[in-house]
Amino acid sequence: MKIVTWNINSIRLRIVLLEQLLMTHNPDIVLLQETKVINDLFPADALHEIGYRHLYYQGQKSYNGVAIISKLPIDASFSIKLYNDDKRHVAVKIGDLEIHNFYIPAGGDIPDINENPKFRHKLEYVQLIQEWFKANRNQESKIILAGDLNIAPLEHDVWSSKQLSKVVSHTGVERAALINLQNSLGLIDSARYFIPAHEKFYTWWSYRNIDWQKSNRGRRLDHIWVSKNLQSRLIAIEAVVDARNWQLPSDHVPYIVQITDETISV
DNA sequence: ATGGTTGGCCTCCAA
Repeated sequence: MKIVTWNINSIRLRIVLLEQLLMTHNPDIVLLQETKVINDLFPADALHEIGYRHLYYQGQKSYNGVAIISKLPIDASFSIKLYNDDKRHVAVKIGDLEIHNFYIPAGGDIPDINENPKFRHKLEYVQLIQEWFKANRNQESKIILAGDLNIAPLEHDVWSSKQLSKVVSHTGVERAALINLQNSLGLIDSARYFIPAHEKFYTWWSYRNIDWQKSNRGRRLDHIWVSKNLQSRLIAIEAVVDARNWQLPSDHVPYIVQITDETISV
């Protein structure tokens, strides 16, 4: 079973790229962020036509918006409201899995909660995620927590940890908050389960580079975490880096994790 | 140290 997360940065503008991703990689479940469209205008028909019949999405005008697109039946769905009314979370139950799709606030430019309310929002949002899981889920839950978490937690999740130490997405307080969230909920970082900590690994390259490939100033902002009881089911991961070269690309690339189906797990 | 680009929309905000 393949699960992919992708910050698509407007689903209406990039519906053809989404179809291309689905055709070429054939994921079972797709988690999208920044759909930037209200539910009434979500391109559900186009997805139905290519075999993704089970959809759950929460959108808003212009900003945010998250969606889950599935070939497999969705048994239940819900959205958690944290901090404000932004559409930043959807979750579904599919088979024995509970899959959470988050779009954590980017946090603005100034890494100071007193000067920058967006940075405060970001850090509080991470804290509220932690509190929700602590209150509502336990070690037996089979959880996948994924999405655009907007934080690159480890040294080699960015092109230069030193040069980005005061840049929002890689500040010490954000890195600590994200690592604490992951550890306190007992979740495995699928990417670093397969890729050693000393190897660079990115899922995002800014639009503000003339040649993203040449400068290669990437960050790993997109994550798929799985609960410990799913660790033995991890098969492989992949960042679809060539998506950054597609026509009219998102600044994020799709990140895929492959796990065994429950029926063939040991 | 600075500025660079993109998407959605109401002339600028968020990323």
